Amino acid sequence: MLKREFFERSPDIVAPQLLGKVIMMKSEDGRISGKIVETEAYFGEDDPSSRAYKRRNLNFYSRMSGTPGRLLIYMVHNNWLLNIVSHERKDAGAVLIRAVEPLEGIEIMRRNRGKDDIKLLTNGPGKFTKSFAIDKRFDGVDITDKRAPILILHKEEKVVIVSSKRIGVKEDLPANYRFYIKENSYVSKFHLKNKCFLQPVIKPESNLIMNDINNH
DNA sequence: TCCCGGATGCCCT
DNA sequence: GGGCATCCGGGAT
Repeated sequence: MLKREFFERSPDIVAPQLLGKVIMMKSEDGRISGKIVETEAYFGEDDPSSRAYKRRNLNFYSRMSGTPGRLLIYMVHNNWLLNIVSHERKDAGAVLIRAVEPLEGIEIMRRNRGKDDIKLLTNGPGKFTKSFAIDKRFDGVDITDKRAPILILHKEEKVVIVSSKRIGVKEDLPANYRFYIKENSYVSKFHLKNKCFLQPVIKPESNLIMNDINNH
């Protein structure tokens, strides 16, 4: 699992660092997990696409400026979106998990989603939460606490990362804040529409990783 | 009450 | 790959 310090960095640093790691959920039905293949970074009061923009939405601003490593879950178009609060202890920020590649509990995901095609289980931010049965109940969960029902596990795997503009954002910042694993077939379909550029391979930072007590 | 949305699904090319 | 109806929670009024 990841230490709090991992999330005490700017969301545009955290977002690509999460790629290749495994999000794991302990549910009543069994264990569900997937490799994170697509993320987006959102900032606080200076990011026009953020719900914390100009602190207009004080509820969101306070949640996004709260303890890094907590989940921030909210609904858009009847889909629950899962974010992890990430910032350098100033302003606010969060990383949205947009897509994962199914690993464990694929039958549970199929049941939760009501779809059979494995490619369509988790290739979008709302599809992923539906497959994992993640909703508002998990808002505020601290995923740096080993007892949490949702954890992110380290995986020793190098990935080639590509970035693009964020999806569905009307007024975006000049830089790219969407990150995904190159040529991964579980990345959401929007990748075709967006300009991309290659980034160097990112090596996992072993000093930020704690041993997982569940031996994973 | 009203209204919107960081998306999805389905239908069409 | 594009267009459009649609899902409903929660902030705004």
